[in-house]
Amino acid sequence: MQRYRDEIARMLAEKLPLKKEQIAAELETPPEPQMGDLAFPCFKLAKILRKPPAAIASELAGALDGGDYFARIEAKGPYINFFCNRQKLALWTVEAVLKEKSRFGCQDEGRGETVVIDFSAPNIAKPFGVGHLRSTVIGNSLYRIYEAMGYRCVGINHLGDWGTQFGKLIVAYRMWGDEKKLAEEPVKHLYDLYVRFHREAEDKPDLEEAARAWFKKLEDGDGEARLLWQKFRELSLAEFKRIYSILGVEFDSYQGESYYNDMLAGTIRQVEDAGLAKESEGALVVDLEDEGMPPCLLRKQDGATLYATRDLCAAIYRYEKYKFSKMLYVVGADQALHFKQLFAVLEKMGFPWASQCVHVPFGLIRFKESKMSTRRGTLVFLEDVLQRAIELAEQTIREKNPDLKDKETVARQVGVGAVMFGDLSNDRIKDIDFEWEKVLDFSGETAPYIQYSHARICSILRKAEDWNGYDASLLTADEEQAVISLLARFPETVARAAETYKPSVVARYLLDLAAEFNKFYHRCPVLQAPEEGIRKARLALIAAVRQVLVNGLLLLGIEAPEEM
RNA sequence: GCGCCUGUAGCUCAGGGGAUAGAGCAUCGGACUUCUAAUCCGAGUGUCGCAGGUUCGAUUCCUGCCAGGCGCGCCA
Repeated sequence: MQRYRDEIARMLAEKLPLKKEQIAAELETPPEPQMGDLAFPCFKLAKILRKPPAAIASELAGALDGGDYFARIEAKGPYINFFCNRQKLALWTVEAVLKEKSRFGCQDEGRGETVVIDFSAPNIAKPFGVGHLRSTVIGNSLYRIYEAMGYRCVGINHLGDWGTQFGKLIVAYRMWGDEKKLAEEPVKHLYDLYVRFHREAEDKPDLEEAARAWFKKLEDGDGEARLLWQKFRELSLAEFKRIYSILGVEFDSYQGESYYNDMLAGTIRQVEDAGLAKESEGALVVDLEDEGMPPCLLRKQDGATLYATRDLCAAIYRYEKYKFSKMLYVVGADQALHFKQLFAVLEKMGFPWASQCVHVPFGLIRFKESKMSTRRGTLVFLEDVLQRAIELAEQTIREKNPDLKDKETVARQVGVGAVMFGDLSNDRIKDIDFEWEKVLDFSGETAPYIQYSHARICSILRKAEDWNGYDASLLTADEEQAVISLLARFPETVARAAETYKPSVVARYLLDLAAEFNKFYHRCPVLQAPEEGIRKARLALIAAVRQVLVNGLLLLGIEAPEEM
């Protein structure tokens, strides 16, 4: 649809004292298809031209020649409505999709540039809960969306493999740990220890003290601390990788917090050299009062470092290594202040790239009773959620398509897709209330709905004979045009998702496309089309829909089975 | 107390400053000898939290208030 916008901008720019960009920015989509494909509102011109908007609209509409692009250009009240030439729109769109295939929707905006995406970052020694799913699937999707925009992407899993929680774990493990349990179910056992630590620490405050001391020992390279830490880390990471493979998520780097240990002293020195460090109550801080923020703590009284120190160090290291033009932190909205502080410190240190760092926040997952808490042990395990979704998908397949081969694979694709889509389909900033019945609902606005539409198309295409020599310009019926118009809008949808860092833009688009396809499917026979030309053209159309559904799902990290 | 975010149908949510505010779920009623009924068609509800402001025009932008969530030095 972009070429149509450009064409309108070109035509109007000749008649108006406006730049093409200004005109293009004003263009909108009419609320009803009968009102055309694109519209230009004339309200603002009224002031410039000192004439009523409706008069301007009808004058301009009469003076414009639609050429190949537009069949009609009509004024309706204060709007100029543009009706695309249906034959040409169908022809250009369907051909573009079928020619570009998996590249349709891709753009070259980011050629030669790198985007670093920091996402997932689970804490070692804590189970992978549904809370971590959000960062993982949103980050994974942004990775794919930015790749489609032509950027080179670097996905970094900034593992929470350092910090005071290891002091707690070491204390707990030394008191109540069990080597056999650790070997059998490492994350489960570590989780139990973590929960028990917090329960007991409620009336034994010296436990917290011991934990801080053990973390300090760890930072100072104590042998026993180091050995336990390494064991916890390895075992946990192995489990995380298993979950990532179920989700189909990959990273270019697993350099977590611990990776920066040896560089932290240097980072602190850099901050000191910049004249930003300040002693406060025994700790080292960067004062941010002039920014209206609380100070950023870089070193505790006992000399141990903090999260902010390691994030600061990591940011500098990553810029040196990747020379990114953008770095995205896909981290919960509850850490917004932390990132504002981090970016402010980078700015004060004089790094010009500080403004290229972006916190991409998302809302929390909540439960009816309270916020999910690792410490209290009220975590819902992601693996349980995935498992139940897969089981339900398998059961549904047995009911609806008992002859399907490789049911396990399809059940996994559908079940996992449903869970991922649930996290991606709404604006990421909103909190999500976790409800089993919603997660396990495969009807309506869900991934299975989109996947099902895709599978239906595949089914028709399998039964179709050769449709070479199709003529897409025959696709002028309302139902066909509604689908085509959406196909034409896919590239700009991807661009908008990238701009706003919102995979939900793509997810919503796919729901619209699937819905429009289903309407078409129920009203227009493909294989039994009234004549051969129409049949071939409709086959080409649904092949194009199939392609865009696959491309879009891929941007969300969701697979599209050919049968289900 | 201060800061950030959210507030749209019974529920969950879409809505790129514009033309009569839309989906899904749930409820009720239809459509499978016809390309997979995980689908489609039909039926109904809205002080777009409240009050001002900017604008030709505000659900959308600004301010204040109310409600909920989150955050505010040695956790991450």
